Amino acid sequence: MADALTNRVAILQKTALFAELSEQELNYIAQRAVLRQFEPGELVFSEGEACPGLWIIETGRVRIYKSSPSGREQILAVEGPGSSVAELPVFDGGKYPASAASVNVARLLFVSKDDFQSLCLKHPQVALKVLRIVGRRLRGLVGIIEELSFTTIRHRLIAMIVRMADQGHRTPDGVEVTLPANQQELAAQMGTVRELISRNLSRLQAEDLIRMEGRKIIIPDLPALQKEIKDQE
Amino acid sequence: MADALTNRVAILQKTALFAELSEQELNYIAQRAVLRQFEPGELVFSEGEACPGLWIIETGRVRIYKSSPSGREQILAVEGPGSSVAELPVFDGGKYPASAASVNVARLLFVSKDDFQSLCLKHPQVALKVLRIVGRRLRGLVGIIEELSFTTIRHRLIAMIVRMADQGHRTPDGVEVTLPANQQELAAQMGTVRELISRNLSRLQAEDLIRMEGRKIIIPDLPALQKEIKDQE
DNA sequence: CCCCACATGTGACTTAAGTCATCGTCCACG
DNA sequence: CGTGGACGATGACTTAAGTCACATGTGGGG
Repeated sequence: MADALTNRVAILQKTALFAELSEQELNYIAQRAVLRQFEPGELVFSEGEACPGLWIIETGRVRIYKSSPSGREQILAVEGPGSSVAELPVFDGGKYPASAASVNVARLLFVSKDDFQSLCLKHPQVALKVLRIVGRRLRGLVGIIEELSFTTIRHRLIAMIVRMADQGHRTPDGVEVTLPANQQELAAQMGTVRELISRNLSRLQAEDLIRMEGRKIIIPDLPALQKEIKDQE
Repeated sequence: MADALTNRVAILQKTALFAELSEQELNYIAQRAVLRQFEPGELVFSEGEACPGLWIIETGRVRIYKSSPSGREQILAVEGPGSSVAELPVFDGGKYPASAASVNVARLLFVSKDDFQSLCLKHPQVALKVLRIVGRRLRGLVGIIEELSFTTIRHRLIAMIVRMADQGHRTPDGVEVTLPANQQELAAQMGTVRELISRNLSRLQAEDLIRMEGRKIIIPDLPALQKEIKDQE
């Protein structure tokens, strides 16, 4: 049992939210936190449920999304290890505004609302930390709104590929990146349907802006691709 | 000068953010705050600018919006007296994610970033308050994303009318509401263009779901209108 | 009283987005 | 080894959204 506790402390130490706290304080939270494992695709919480607390991701990835009655999905964010999920609804006492599900096998630490709130009152710098994190989240949402209301799917798709190209690796033929998920998932991330992803990728390939091999994309001329998004803005 | 100060304290007392503070603390902020008046349509701040602090609205309304290079606008929120604007970018040190402009003549109180941050550290309950407010804002943004990616303009327009109907007043002919702005502005609020607002309103009228007299809308059968949005969801 | 700025209505058209159906490929598993 | 399921490509089509051009209306200042 003591092992589990020190383990949880170790996890907390690696998060943006709690990194600065003393060992004592980490212990305080760790004692009150619960570790739980989720299977791939398993629901962490559902839109509209009351929000009993927040989650910290130890391993795995969690997608936060809205789904429409007709079955479409719009992904709001995908969070990885060290991130927290649902920090916000904890404070305004409302329901979860969206659903969350694990992408792969994921281990999450649950911290109850009350414990977290009292922590924030005792350590104002934690509250400021939350605000910083929430700020980033808010920017993300504003970005999604901007894309949804001003741009085409082609545009969004190119933007995503260009973003990925930053971490892609160079080859003689050009920058090489790998799609992070299947087309269904990509469609959800940009608020559309699978077919349009397929079609737009085909079209980009026909225009020689990219070359595809399965989920690998080779970008022979990155500046040309970047120019595509500048042009129509 | 003393008058100006007590005046500013009175303003602060009426805001959600500072309402709970003692007179001393209000004085502290009031001394450091600056009151400024904006003309209708005047820019308060622009997307991409560094964020020196936050604004409190005393009178008037402020629209927060994104604009596209092609001239389209998407309104993220419209805030009124007692609300604060740009509480968030204050904390993460980033730029403003959107622009803000006054709708009518507006008087805003400016509080610098540093003053506000130190206030939050001294009074953790202010930080929690900010988190609550930001939570509401986040819900608003998620709602916009949901509408943009799942619904039609017709749907959004009906939803807005139904929302307004809550505060509309009953007449023998049905509930009566007044459009809060011109069609250009409404279009920006729902992320589209003026023509589509006009057309959709005409169509709703042709279907006898509403009756229009200038900017006044009479809803003969509110449940029928509500049914329209339930149906296609 | 006229004219202009502004808001609105609407027809005709183009384009993006989404739907439906079908087909091929790859691969894991019985 | 063959079969079913997941994934992807694609044609044909419908519909929503957006663009352009222009008509109409209305209210205030010269």
